[in-house]
Amino acid sequence: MPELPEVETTCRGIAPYTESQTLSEFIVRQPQLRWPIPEILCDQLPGQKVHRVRRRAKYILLEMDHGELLIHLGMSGSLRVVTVDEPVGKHDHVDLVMSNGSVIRFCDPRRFGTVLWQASQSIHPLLQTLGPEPLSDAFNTDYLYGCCLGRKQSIKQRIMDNHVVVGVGNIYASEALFAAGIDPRRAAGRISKKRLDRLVQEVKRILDYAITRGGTTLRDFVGGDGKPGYFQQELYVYGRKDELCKVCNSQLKEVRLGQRSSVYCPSCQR
DNA sequence: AAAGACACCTGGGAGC
DNA sequence: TGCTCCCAGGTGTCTT
Repeated sequence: MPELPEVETTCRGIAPYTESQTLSEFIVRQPQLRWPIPEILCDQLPGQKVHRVRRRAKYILLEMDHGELLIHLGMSGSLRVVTVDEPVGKHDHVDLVMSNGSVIRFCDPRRFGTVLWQASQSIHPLLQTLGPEPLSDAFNTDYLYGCCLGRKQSIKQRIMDNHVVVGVGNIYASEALFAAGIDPRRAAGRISKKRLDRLVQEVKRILDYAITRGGTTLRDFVGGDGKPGYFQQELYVYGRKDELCKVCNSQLKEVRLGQRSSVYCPSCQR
């Protein structure tokens, strides 16, 4: 569920319920996530106001009086806006109870997510080595070309590396490479600048479009559904192994790159 | 230095 | 029905 568009949608979804509100209670039912939730937060957070919600890579950042709460949804996490009387589910690990009565509930069955704290005037180590945002001007052709120069690593693994560019997960990496006509296995250093330019444009176009569509599920999200879909019918290759290419009708193939499944069209992608 | 392997964890689906 | 095995949207860290 949580690729960058879903994280962005989540940020927009919780902002109206948290910004300018004071956090009245921080409830932790299961502190063992990817890293333990700092115990001190239960004492430290209540009373602090949430000034703004923003996103960096796939981290959701709540700017508060004395620092920022970092939330990462991992592979299976979600945040929902609920009311205090909503029954607590098996994997509902954390509640942010706001003074206006709404509750931001963190659910994460696989517990690969994170809830950490970044004090004012400091940058958490997890955020220090991140590459540029894919939708920013810093992610451009010259930049990506420089990141690929001399690299034997596959282009798919290259664009999924957070140090190169953030927020490009398995779904959108697969889709962008299809749209750009590039074989996901191709060595990053053996792709022309012109083709990398196409890839940069497609990454931006697809993420931007997905965010737009993610926005359409905002109402459901806020209503407590909490499961914005990723529009399966619009995917060209991801999850379509052995099916036919929507463009040329060839049978799609699957390979594994960096332990991740990668579906591609052997005819459209070179 | 770069690239690959492995780790964390639960649930769902396929196959027997 | 039920068991076992494999796979899944992420990403930091350890090993070659």
